[in-house]
Amino acid sequence: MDLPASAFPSPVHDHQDCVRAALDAAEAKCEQRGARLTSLRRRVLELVWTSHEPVGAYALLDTLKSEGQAAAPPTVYRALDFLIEQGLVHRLERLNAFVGCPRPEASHSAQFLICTACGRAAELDDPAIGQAVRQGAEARGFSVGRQTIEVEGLCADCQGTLQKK
Amino acid sequence: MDLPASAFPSPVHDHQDCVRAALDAAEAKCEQRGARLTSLRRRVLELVWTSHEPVGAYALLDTLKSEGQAAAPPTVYRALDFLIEQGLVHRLERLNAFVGCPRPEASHSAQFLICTACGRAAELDDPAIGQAVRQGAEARGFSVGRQTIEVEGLCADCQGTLQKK
DNA sequence: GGGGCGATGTTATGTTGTAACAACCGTACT
DNA sequence: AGTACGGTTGTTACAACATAACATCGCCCC
Repeated sequence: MDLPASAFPSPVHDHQDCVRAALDAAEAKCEQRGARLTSLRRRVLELVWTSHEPVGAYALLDTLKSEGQAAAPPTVYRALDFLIEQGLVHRLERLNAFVGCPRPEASHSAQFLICTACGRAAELDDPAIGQAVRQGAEARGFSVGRQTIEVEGLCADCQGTLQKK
Repeated sequence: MDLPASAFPSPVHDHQDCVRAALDAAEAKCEQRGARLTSLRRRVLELVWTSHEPVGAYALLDTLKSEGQAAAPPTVYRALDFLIEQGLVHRLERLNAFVGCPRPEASHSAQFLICTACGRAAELDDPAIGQAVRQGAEARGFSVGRQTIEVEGLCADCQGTLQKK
């Protein structure tokens, strides 16, 4: 077996593959769950997947408006709420921004790595982390619900770039 | 040695002790660091310590204004920035709110437990958690900087209360 | 074809946070 | 005392993020 060298995609990856995979997975998951991935919701998901950088709600809104879509803040927030509900998008609390989930099939409580140099965010799905949090909390009698784990730092690519300078 | 049964204080603790201890520790730490704990900053810290529930910046602002203090948003945010800088206050990203640090002496990258029933937040200073995060991230070549770890759930007291019903 | 329901449109407003510049205040140096 | 300086606070204006409330649309089912 091979561990991923990085949670971040290669700088030269074919991002269209990411987008296609995400949309296909979304279609499948919504159908399976009986949820309606309308064209608006689908379009918002696609826009979130424009890159691996988390995107703000108002940036999405501007794009929608520039495409002639009737849109106001609730338009975007409702679509995002739906996508989060379905596990297709995550919200990054530190950034007030949203990022596509690369593995919507698996239900998970994810952790996020946020590169402060390139702005990208990657999802870490490390059971050991969730487990450590759960143990620490429960040892103090705390019953764990939702976990928010966001780590700022430098991705492997940016460490290399900065060193070369 | 005894582990703390809970990261949360007893519902019947003498909160004035918390406040006094926090202010004393703040005085000491600022003096040691050559930072100026002015009366405004001290007052904001005291207000943050009004309870163990995280408090929003605009709630602090309202209180200051009600006391006749000339105050606008920057008044509060600047004081909070200072207190955070000195490690006397933490910001909870999920809540956009602020809470006093109970152990400002030790430099730490803390984790927070947030009780969704009573609204209180408690600090967990569990090296194993930070270590697990660091390991998971570094195994993927990510260089870890600041960690944000916030866990929602039920504190021991609220679990008891809810069960009794 | 009418009722019901979920999705979207629309208007207005609430909440959180910051930029930019002016005024103040103590301290050190002259 | 005078004054130059840096850090703190006051003040105004605005930016960024998010939601409440109600109207309208469109589809499915009967």
